[in-house]
Amino acid sequence: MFKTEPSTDKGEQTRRHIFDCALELFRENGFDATTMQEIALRADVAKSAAYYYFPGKEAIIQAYYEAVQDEQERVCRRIFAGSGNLKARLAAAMHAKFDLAKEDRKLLGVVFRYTGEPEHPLSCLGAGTEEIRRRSIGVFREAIAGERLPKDLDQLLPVALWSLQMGLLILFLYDRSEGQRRTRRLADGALELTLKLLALAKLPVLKPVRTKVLSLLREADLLPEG
Amino acid sequence: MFKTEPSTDKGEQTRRHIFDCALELFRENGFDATTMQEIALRADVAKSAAYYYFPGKEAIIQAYYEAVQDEQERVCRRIFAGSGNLKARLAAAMHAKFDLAKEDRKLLGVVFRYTGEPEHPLSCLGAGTEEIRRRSIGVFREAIAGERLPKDLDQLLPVALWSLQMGLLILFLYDRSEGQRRTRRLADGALELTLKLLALAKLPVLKPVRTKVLSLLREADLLPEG
DNA sequence: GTCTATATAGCGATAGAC
DNA sequence: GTCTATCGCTATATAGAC
Repeated sequence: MFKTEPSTDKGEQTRRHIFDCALELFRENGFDATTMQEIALRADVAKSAAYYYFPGKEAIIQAYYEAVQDEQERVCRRIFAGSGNLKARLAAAMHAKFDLAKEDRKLLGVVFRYTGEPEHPLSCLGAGTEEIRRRSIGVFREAIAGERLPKDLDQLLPVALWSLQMGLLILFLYDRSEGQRRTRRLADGALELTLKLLALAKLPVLKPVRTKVLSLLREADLLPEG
Repeated sequence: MFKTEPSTDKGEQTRRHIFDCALELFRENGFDATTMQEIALRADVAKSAAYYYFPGKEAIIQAYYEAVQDEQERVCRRIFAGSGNLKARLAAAMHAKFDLAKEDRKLLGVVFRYTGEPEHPLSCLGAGTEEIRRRSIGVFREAIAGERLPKDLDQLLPVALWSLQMGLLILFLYDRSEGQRRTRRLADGALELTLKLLALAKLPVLKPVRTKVLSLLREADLLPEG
C-alpha cells in the first residue's frame, strides 16, 4: 500500500500532527484549495517533511478514510455483540458510516476520484485499496454471520450490501436534505427490500432467476472465490 | 456549461485542431502524463491559446465524452429505425457505447473523476453535466418508446437502464478479458434479467414490492418529475 | 530513520497585441 | 474574437544534513 509507517515514536507523532493539520485545512478551505505548502506551514515542518509521510494530498484523504473504516468497525462490533436482529444489524452498519462521515461529505467525495482508473493506487475499486475494501465488505459478512443462509447467498450478500453502501454513499454526498434523511430513508427502504427479496429468493417461481443472477455475477468475477 | 463555443470558422478549426492533438497525446502517453504545454506544442499554438478554448485538460475529456455521446445517438437512431425487438434495441444502446469507447478505456475513466464532488462542473452526476445526462437517458427512453408500459415504469426504466449502463461502464474499465467480453456478457444477462423482472413486476405477488420500489425512488428524488 | 534545502517543470491567470 | 508573452504559485524529485 501507500503508507509510510513511521517506526519511531517521534515519527508517529509528526505524522499524526501533519495529518491533523491537513484535515483542519481541508475542512476550512476544501481539499483542492489546500496546498501541501499550507499543510506544512500549519504543521510547522518543511514541505518535504509532509511529502515524507504522505506521497501527496490524496494519501492524506486515504488515511482519513481508513480512520473512518476503523471507527465503523469499532462501532459495529459493539452493536453486533448486543443485537440479534438482522435488520437492525444491517441498518447499524449502513448508518454508522453515514454518521461518521456526515461532517466531512466534501472530503469523502475525493475518495471516489479515481474510481474509473483501475491502475491508480487510490482507485476505490483497484488493487491498491484491496485491504480496506475487504474490511468494508467484512463488516457486512459479520452482520449476517449468524443467519445460516445457503452458501451462494452467503457469498453474494456481503458484496451486494457493500455495493449498495458505496452507491448510497455517493447519493449521500449529493443529498442536501437536512441530516441527509432522504438518503437514510432510501437506505432503510433498500435494506427492507433486500430482506424481502432474500425471502422471495426461495420461492420456486424465482429459483431460475436466482441461479441466473449468481452465475452471471460469478462469470463476471464479481464474487469471491471465482 | 463549460464550453467556449468559437464563433468564427477559424476559431472552430483551431479548437478542433487542439482537440485532435490533445486526444492523440492522451492516447500516446495517458491523460495525467500529458501537459497543456505539450498539447499546445503539438498543435503549434501558444499554451494560452489552448486555455482559451479549454479551461483545462478535463474540459477536453468532457468534449471527448460529448463526441462519444453524439456518435452513440447517431448509431442508435439508425438501429431503432430498423428493429422492433425491445431486447435488441436495449442491447444495441448498451453495446454502442462500449464499442465507441473500447479503444479509449483509459480516457473514459477520467469522466468519472468528479463523481463524488457534486459542485464540480465535471461531476458526472452534477448540475454541470445535466444536458449530456439527459441525452444519455433519452437514448433509453427512445429504445422503450414503443412499448406501452404503465406510466410509472415508463419513468423508471430509462433511469434504471442508464444507471445500469454507468455501472457497467465502470466494470468495463476494469475488465481485462479480451474485447471486454466479460462485461458484455454481464450486460446481456442484466438486460435479459431486466426484461424478465419487467414481466414479473406485473404478477400479484410482486405488486407491493413494485409499489414500494417506486415510492422509495420517488422520495429520494431519483425519478423525473419528483 | 527523520527531516531540510534546493531545483525543475507544469498549472493557470493576466495584460495586452492583433 | 483570437491568440501571445510572461509571471507567480504549486507539485514533487533529489541530495544530503542530523
